[in-house]
Amino acid sequence: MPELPEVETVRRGLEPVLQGRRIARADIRRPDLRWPFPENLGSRLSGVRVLALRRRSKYILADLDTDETLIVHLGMSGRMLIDGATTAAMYHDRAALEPHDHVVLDIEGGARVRFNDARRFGMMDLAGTPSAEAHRLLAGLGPEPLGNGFSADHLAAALRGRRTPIKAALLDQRIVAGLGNIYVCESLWHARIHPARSAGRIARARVETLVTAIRQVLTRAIAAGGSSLRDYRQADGELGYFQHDFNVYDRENQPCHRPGCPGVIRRFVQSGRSSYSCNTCQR
DNA sequence: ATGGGGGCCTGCCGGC
DNA sequence: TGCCGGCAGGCCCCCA
Repeated sequence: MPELPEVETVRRGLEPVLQGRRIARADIRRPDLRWPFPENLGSRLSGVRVLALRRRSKYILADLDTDETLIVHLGMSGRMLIDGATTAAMYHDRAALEPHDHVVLDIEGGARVRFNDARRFGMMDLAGTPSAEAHRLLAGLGPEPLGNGFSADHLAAALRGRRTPIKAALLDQRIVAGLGNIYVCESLWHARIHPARSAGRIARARVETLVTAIRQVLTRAIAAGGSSLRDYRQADGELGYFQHDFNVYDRENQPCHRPGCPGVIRRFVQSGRSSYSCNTCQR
């Protein structure tokens, strides 16, 4: 479910709860999510201090004082729920466990973090901290779209000669890491590029526009998520879910938002997934 | 090598 | 009201 902005929002929301704090007890309530949990996950997390929370693409990385890093992916439906006091302002009552609460972390000082994932497409694994980014799931990832490694030069080189639709190329995490269906659709609309256009047939100037669009779309979404964190207690402690303001996603048959464009947003299927675009202003 | 499709799960929503 | 099909923001893996 969550793409890079949602994962970053979750990371920021977890930071005040976890960073520098000790996990008093970890309750692992089933043997697996998408894959089996690592051996003895509960005991390897219990009594352990969290040194830092990082993000790589859609993965959250929690560096532990055991020289291990907890790698978490939220999959499609994964959520982090926070209960209990960390600061007075963040206090609300500790909720009872709910269905699909698969991992429960009781934090020293009284907070509780629950990993809830109905569809169980999420994952958790442990890796040695120095080699965490060499984990098989992270090793092949392309550059962070908001980092220096993502540039028009990089994207143009990655797209060169590719006949696949640009939509599929941007979903390919080896080309750029962290985009999902929504933000790809939104970025292509901003750049006025049609999702079905062949990746290798986008002029250099338009690739530059696309890079800028991707950065802006993600940056704005993170800002929107950040603003939702300030009052997340109203959202029952659920992190990373906020009101989005999409221009094309889930707007089938609604008018294009581009000023002066008479077009209507259409939905069509590409490699089994919904694409949304304005066929008037996106080419 | 590259691209497309299946599969993993559960929940929800719209239509009949 | 109830049932059923379709759909969901991810990603690995297999096959052509």
